[in-house]
Amino acid sequence: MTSSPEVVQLSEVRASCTQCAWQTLCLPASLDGTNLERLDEVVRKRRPLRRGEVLYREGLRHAALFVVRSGTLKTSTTLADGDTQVLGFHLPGEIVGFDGLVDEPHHSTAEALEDSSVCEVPVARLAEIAAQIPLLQQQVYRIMGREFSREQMHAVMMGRRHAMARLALFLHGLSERRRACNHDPDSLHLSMSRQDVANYLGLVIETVSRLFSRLQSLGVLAVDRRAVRILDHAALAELAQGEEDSRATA
Amino acid sequence: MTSSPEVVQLSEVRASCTQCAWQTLCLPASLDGTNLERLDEVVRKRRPLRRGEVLYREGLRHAALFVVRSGTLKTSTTLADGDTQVLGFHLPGEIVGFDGLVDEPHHSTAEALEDSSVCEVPVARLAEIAAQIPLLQQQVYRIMGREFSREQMHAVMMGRRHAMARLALFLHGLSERRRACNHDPDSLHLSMSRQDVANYLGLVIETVSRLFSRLQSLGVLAVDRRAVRILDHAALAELAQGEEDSRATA
DNA sequence: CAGGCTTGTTGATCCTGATCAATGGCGGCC
DNA sequence: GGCCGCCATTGATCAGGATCAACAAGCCTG
Repeated sequence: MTSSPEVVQLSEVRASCTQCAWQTLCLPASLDGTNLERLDEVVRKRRPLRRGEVLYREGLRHAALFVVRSGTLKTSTTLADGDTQVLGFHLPGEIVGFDGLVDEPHHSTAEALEDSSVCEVPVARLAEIAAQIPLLQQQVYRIMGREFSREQMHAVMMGRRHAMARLALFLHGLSERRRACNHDPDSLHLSMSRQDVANYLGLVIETVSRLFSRLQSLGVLAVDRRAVRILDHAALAELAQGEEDSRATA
Repeated sequence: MTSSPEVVQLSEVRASCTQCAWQTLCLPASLDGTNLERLDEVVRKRRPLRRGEVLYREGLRHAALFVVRSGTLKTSTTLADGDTQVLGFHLPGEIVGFDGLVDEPHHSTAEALEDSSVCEVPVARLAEIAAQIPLLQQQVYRIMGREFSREQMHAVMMGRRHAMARLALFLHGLSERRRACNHDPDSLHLSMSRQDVANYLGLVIETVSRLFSRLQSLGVLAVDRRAVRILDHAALAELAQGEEDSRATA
């Protein structure tokens, strides 16, 4: 639509960064037309994934970032004792692959929880053009810094929050992420099992189940299997804060 | 000692990347002489910090990375409820400042726990020369990826490990970091208070105190205030694993 | 040196969430 | 359609760590 009409055509349109719905969240943010096209060249587009399919696997080298375009991904790792630990869930517009940057093997496995599609951005080629486009370089740093901070906050949540606050925060976060995608923030379809949710939150499946029941009886949620409707955002947000009285310890 | 003897002189020697003890851990890893000197130019050297002095503060913009050269830093953030949360402790050779990259304000505050010194690396200038030195660019990505994974693992630890495993892992980690600096890995001098340790581990000070006592009575540690001697590394490592019998859940 | 203050240790009790156990609901397969 | 197996829910009990409380040991100040 800007300078090169020949690449903006047909279904290819949906595969181009210049037309992508996640532009503002993703790498292209703050790039102008010409630079966007240069980024576009290095992005391998529209890789479709079936439910259960693995995008990259722990221990393997695959220096690329992946932008989720549709669906949901789950990242997980294997702990020393052999248990699996869920590290995160990744919705459209979000980026995975920050471990495994450059040479080092991935510490995590990324798997599709439902039929999904991703854009693949090989790190080597990204680095090449980022070296030529300072704004892109900045954006890469910014995104990495943001993800780093997000993980820090997740660690804090895991260490200090009670079970209810963790689940409330999780649901609230999902809702906000849906809002960011211009979807209805009140209705969530959890593409992950209760087991995955529990594992992610450092809880046990029974606890998660009880919490869902409690939230329903409190009138905060309407729960039907994996379909969740948020009835009272304010209450959910309050529960997410820990809602214990304000005798802060400093 | 390599190519330019004129910059390798006097006290300046100790301030140069080419001579720095942390070279292999830090940004310069894998750079050769000429490129090292170019990096050297952008690094503001040897900023001394008094105990309690703040390096950067939450909410302020200051796009720079800092390499700890001596001493110990503590990073922390303020939670929604006003409480302070310790995010990490940073020993010589380690890097802080990954939040607050580029424009965005810092999410955390970095403070010296004892008299320390750091090298400051302005991100804008780092980006400039990284754009010209692919190996440096790679190293920046590698370090960021490593820090990201480290935070992920910390989050997992906070969510799944019992109090004893957390403390054992913390002490074991400190020991390993001392080993990496060619210091005695058996003798630790904790420059942080019990309160800081407890806060960092998502525990309460009484619990940490009890755990220290228990470790001492088990013959794993000899504790005298903040001086800790590790007597049984194997036992500490086992406690860090959770040492609950191996009925893994998968 | 005394006194107060901060930091750390130890004890008693309570509560959250894990564990153990049983049941319900739904989908796939023969 | 009936059976089996997985996923989720619910109940009963237990234990790890928080909370409340008292006390000891340094450290700074006057």
